Amino acid sequence: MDEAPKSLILKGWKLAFSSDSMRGSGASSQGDLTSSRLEVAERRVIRVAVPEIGNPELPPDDGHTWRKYGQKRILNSIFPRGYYRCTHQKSYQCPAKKTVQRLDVDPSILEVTYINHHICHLSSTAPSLAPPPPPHLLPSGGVVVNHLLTSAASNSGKMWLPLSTETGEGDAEYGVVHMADTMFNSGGAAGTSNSFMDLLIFQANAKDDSSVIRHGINL
DNA sequence: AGGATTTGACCCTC
DNA sequence: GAGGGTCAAATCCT
Repeated sequence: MDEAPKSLILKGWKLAFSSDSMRGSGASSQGDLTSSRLEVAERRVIRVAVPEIGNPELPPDDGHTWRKYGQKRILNSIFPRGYYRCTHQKSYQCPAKKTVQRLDVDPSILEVTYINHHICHLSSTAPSLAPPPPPHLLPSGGVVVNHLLTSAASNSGKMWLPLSTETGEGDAEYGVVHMADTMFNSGGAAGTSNSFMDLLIFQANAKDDSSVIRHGINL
């Protein structure tokens, strides 16, 4: 980690990628998930600032639909970890999973761990399509996108939606982590080697923005 | 009625 | 034995 994490700045969110496993969270001792259940799990960690609006426990929309299959309290962690798998796991054998957990050291941040890639959107019959991110969203040192995300308050609609579409641009349809996930799934097509990327997503409109940024650097 | 979520139990690895 | 991950029945919601 001899270089600062690549970062994106979306209006309302900052992103930084990480390929590290289980850093900064309570999970550590058995965190490398090499169990037979997870097989050759490829893991990527994303940290997301919890929304000020809506349910802070809800993970951001990443362009895919997830089904929660478990939740568990983790040792040394105040907050439980939620376990999600792709809705299309059955239909398309999609191996993608993710876990969502709030950091006990900073409850304002959710740590989302993606496990395996989606294959459902690779299928021509798959209903969930993940289009590539717009070129100007690529991590070229920091970009600004004109939209915010907020969590739908609906009990069932656990999806983060663009809040501000003031420009009416097409990319307002992109969820922040949707973009991140797309970049992950594109295998570094984002223009940067995905080996040492760090993704942090922070809510830039938080009043304590500077401290949020500091978190992004230090974590 | 069908699908998603919740939650406790079970399984596996260390 | 401890801890994390998954299963599956019950429940809730649309």
